[in-house]
Amino acid sequence: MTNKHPTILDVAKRAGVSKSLVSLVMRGSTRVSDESRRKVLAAARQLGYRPNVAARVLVRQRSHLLGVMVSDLHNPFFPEVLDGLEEEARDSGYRTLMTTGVRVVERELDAINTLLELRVDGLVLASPRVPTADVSIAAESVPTVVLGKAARTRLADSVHNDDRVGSRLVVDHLAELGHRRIAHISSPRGAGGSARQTGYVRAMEAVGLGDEVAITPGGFTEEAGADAMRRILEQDPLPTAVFVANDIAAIGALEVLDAADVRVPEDMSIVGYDNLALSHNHRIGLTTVDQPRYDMGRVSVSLIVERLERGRTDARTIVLPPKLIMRDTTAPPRADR
Amino acid sequence: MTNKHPTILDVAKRAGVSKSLVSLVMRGSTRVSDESRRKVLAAARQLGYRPNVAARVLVRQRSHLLGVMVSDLHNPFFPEVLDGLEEEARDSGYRTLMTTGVRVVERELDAINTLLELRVDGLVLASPRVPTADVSIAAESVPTVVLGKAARTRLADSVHNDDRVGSRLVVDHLAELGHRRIAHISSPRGAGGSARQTGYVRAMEAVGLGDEVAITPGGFTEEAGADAMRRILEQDPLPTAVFVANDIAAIGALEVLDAADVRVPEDMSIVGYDNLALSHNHRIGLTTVDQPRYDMGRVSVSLIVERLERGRTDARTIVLPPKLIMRDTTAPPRADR
DNA sequence: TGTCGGCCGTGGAACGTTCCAACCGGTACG
DNA sequence: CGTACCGGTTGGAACGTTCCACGGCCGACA
Repeated sequence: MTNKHPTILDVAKRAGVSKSLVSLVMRGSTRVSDESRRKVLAAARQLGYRPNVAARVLVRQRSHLLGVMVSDLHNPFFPEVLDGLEEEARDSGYRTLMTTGVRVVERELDAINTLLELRVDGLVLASPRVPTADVSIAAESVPTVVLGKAARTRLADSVHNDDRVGSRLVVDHLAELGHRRIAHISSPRGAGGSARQTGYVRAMEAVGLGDEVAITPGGFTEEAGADAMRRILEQDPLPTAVFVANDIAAIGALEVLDAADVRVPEDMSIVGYDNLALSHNHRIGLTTVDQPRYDMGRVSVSLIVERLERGRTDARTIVLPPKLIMRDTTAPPRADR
Repeated sequence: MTNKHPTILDVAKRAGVSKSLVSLVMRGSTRVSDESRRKVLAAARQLGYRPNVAARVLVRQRSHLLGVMVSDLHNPFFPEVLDGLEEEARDSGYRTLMTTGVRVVERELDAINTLLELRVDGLVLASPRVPTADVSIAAESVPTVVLGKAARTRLADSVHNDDRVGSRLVVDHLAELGHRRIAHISSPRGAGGSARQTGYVRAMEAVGLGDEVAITPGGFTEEAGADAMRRILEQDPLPTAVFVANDIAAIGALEVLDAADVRVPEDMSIVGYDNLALSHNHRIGLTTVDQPRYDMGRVSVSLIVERLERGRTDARTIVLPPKLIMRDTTAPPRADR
């Protein structure tokens, strides 16, 4: 219907007061007589008045808006992160605005720019694929947090889980079950992939299995996981356990094993990373590593608020601990292996 | 770092021209000499100038921003819808801004308000849980589309799939396989739930199975689906096929069947609704009904653009056709049943 | 009675754009 | 030779807020 929006002046005229008084009432000031407040509120309601944020942002130089750019909404990793962001923002008196890059660098840049042009007070980049240089540019004009991976610039803060520790949890778990031939399907590219690989190698050495290290390059997709598993199946002897770089790839690997009649976990144990909703389905029951997604969201906002309201200027990196989730795809190796 | 943002005046001074000329250049006007354009662009780049959308929105009375309120980011139904929205908005020269209601009515209201106060040019409400009255209020100030369910107001447009037809596809498929005792786990509340139920009843009658109609009330959650299936298992004779109101609930039902050693599809066929990514996993392979999510997104934006740019004022409802996806949870009933 | 505060309320300036009317110098045309 | 027009450029007004300095009124106090 797009009627002309009523302004503070329309409300003022109707209530028979000045625009300044209306402004005071709208912002909930206490130094207004009850009588005036009543009149103003009534007039505003009758007219369907809604404050114009654009005008407000222009004059105060703060928007109290936080921008969140999410690289890929399809990844079930993000919703819970967003819950945390939302909650903490609310608690701190900010509102949240999201844009998405639909997995394309150029779009991500657009999405970030939209937010910046709106003059958000802070920016969260959730697993951005844009070059570090662009992150720096954004961080120069507004407090910025890179979430899900390390920001490789001293201008932005970062929040991510400790992939090395995550890998270590996995290897320890498998070694404790009695596995020795523990292979790894890696994802050299992709957020956290290389850290998980290094973590795997270190952990293997730490439990005295340095000689058993076996890395098959894969990726973060179902197809990549499946391909890698096919290559592993050509080996002899087979590993008794495989740690896959993330859950999606692990699902692909499971599919190959099913087709090849390799039983999980009897013949081979499988572990993923990320603890997607998919993974807890009883028909899958994937043992995996959980990242504290909700907390990652909350912490990101609190970092921004710290800069905004307590004037911090040095960059901080928050690394949160992952957690092993044991389910049905891991068990001791068979006695004859 | 939050440095003071440079303005159009800073750029003008640096380039030695007037602010008006800078504005012209920034908006890509052709009636500017190459020389001036060069100078202005250089100055803007050096200063890191970024236009202030708030100021722009204030003077033009259009933002070229479309607001999208998503009730629940956790529902894997939405990402693809958002892809469609994003794409069509881009093609039509708009940018997209999202907020979320984290499944709480009051938050949804906040989310909608945030968008409205920013003066978005149009609004998409994706499966909103807010009362119709609030939808109307929003629709009064800006073109509004309700996506995923019928808007029960003549002020807003709506876009959803044809749940009756979807149910009919399911029943026809099962009847063709030879099933007669086809039960339904419904979701009386929840978007589309009651339409699916009516569709089921009509379709059963249409194929001459009116006497076999059997409805067990459930819901749109895993738990609700599981509960309903437990109640069905107490019946004698058992139905040979069950049509569950959505995929999530169907997954819950499958879990109960697995635990009860009822084999799917040999002993019982199961069909869901929504075609979630979860459902195509090979270990689940759920037969289901697909909604054209991407198109639902695109169409929603085009409805808004129609009102904005071609001045349409009468409300429209677009109903898109669903599609049956056959997978592994349906088969002919066993001969002895 | 005069002065001082305190309480309410007010008008004007400012925020960073866009848009409009107008200007300027040069060229084409009658 | 005067006028009209054109490409390029300009300053000022306007958009809807917030903020600031100030004004009017009343009661208290000296």
